[in-house]
Amino acid sequence: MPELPDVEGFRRVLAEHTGEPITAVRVCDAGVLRGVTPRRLDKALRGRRFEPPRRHGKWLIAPADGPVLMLHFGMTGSLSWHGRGEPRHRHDRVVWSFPGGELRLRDMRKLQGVRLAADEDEAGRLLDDLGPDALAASREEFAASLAGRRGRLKSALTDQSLLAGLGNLLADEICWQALVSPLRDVRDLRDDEVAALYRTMRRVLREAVDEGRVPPRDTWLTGARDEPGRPCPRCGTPLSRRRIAGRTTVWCRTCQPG
DNA sequence: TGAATTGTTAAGAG
DNA sequence: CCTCTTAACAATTC
Repeated sequence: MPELPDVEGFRRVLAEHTGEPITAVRVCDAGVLRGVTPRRLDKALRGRRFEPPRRHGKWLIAPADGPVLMLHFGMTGSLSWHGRGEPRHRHDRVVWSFPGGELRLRDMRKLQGVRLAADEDEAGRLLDDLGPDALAASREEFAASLAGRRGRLKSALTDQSLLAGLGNLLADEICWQALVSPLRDVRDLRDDEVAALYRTMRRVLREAVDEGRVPPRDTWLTGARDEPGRPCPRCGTPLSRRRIAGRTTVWCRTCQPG
């Protein structure tokens, strides 16, 4: 699930448990650890408290009074709070224990995972290649990210080095709601189309963040994209689909010409 | 069995 | 240097 709205939800989960001391870090599956050992993760965090976490794109950044925990949820990760003794789920990979319960990183596919930066400088370097956060970007920053870019709109919107946070579902949803084809060459976009994309991105992100995911509503593309051949929720034209950069892109050839 | 899945990265082609 | 495509990672479902 994790695109920007999902990660924002995980950030809130963690934010509710800042200030409590971490009593232990248990690694159930080291396959999610990136550049850190179970022992070092536990040693670095045990006894410390998380400070208010922040998010940049799909990264969750959790300073802990020195070291900085960095989480990326890949395609199937989540972070959730559980009472002590709640039976473990088979995909719980790392558990942070607190006096009143525990945070669990659950992730079926283990495509990304957990990093530990020694300090804020190192954390910043890990995020160096990311563009501005999609929710924090101004209209000017958004336009600047697209300016000078060649290639398809879909590729640009999902390129984390241009704009951080949009994934496959969000990019298609934004293009569909903005009435712009994801196949369009970025260089050919008119100013009013770029403006429409920005406004639409803001609205879609706001609503998705409220729900903690891209909502699969009947009136949204996301509610119809799963089964091939479904009609466009807006005009009824059968939805088009095609693989771009290894990801399935869905759009309406009537609403989004070109 | 083959293909699909909301992410990222490397490698090779053009 | 830029952008495109594939494959790989891993687990699961249809």
